[in-house]
Amino acid sequence: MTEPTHSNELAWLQEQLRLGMSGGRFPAGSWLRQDALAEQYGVSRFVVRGALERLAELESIEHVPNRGYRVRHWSLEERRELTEARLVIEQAMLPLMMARKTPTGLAEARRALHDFERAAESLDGEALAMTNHAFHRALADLAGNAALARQVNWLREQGLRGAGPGWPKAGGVARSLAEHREMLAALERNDPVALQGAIQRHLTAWQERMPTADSSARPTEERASH
Amino acid sequence: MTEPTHSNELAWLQEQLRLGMSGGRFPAGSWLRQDALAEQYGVSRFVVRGALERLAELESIEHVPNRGYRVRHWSLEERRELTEARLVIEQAMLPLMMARKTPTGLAEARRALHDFERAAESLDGEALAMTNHAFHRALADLAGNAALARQVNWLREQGLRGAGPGWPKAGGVARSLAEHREMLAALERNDPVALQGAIQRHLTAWQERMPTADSSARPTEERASH
DNA sequence: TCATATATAATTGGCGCCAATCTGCAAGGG
DNA sequence: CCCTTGCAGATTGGCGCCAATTATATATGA
Repeated sequence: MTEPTHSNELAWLQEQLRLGMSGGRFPAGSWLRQDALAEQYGVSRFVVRGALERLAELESIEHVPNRGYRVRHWSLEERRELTEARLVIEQAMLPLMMARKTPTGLAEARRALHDFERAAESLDGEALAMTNHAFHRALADLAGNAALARQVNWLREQGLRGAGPGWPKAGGVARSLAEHREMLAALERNDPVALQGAIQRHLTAWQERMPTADSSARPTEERASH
Repeated sequence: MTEPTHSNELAWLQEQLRLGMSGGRFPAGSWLRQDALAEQYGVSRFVVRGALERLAELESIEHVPNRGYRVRHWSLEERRELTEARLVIEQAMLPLMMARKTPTGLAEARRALHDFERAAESLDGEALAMTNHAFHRALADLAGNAALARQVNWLREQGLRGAGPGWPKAGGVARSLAEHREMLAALERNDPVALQGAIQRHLTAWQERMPTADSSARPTEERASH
């Protein structure tokens, strides 16, 4: 499982777990057992505990006192709030993006878009999650404010994680790809209105097939299994 | 030093350290030695490490591999970014606050304001920091979005921590108090414009006596001491 | 057959220990 | 007198161990 090799094992493992959760390897509600992770990733249980502690601080996972750590489950209401928060912040930082965007920054975004296109063909959950985040991160960086970028990045990661078992939701990827192209094009031709619309549609896409039925959520419910 | 008594020692210690940093007991750049903290707060070094790890994830402190953890130092540029981020987000969530504010929520804010008034007389750094944060937290809760509140709370805590050695900056407290009253009043009489102005002034107050000279920053510079 | 009580296994929680690393100081050489 | 080198003290890093707690399986009785 790709040995650590990095100097900082803790940060490396944390990133692996993050990817694993985004990619569907660790579904919401599943327990993260320390021994298993230690052996699986070739690190000591001490390192595992540190990484879990840090992820718990970010509320990606929750800590149940004598049970362990498990991937946090986001309710419908919480996901609505995350989406709303992203909408509020991203719309508000839109003027900053328009005013401060640089050629090199746009080039980064284009490159990230290409990476996402390539990952879209493979339909690999982790690759999709990673390149998708990279694209949005590149976009957020255009506003030239690291603090703002950090906030919006966190919101996106939490929100997407709760969006379902994994990415490859049929035509969802194709749609996302189209919207990404739309956003980048709007940025390049200096069209704030189009960008605003594209962001709005991109963020609220998941809600369309929601209120009708909860068909997208798989029936697994490992809580209260007694 | 007020024994733990809580069931979760780690969370308790983390809050203590947070308060200590906000209140000036642990200035920016100072090292947080593990066994010193363990003895001082009556917990094991294991708990201390966990708390430090979590604070490091929040970027309140930084971890230097074989040196330890130290209170993070915020540069002028980073503080500018934090302030800008707060401005962007708080202005953007202003409509939400106006639309969703409830009588009970406003009552909470009033109560928090009273607590801050009381702390303002004592000039105790930690009490000031705590009640100030409580007031702003109550305000942020009026928007009815926990995710947004979380983001803005984090930005405020980081920004204030870098604002200087401590709170009691002469008339700064009196001015803050007046601005708090102004914000609450604007909210109660449904005046978005006044609220926007009050927030703007409140957040940018520290910059006024900045560009002239760096007199507010004490001359301590423990970095690059070789 | 079902509910309850008991024993067993699995997992986490916490702590002490020792090695690795860094800092500061002192001794030696130019 | 100053720079370099080596040494001692202090601090962190990592790990194994064992107790505490919980879940699972088994046995017992109505």
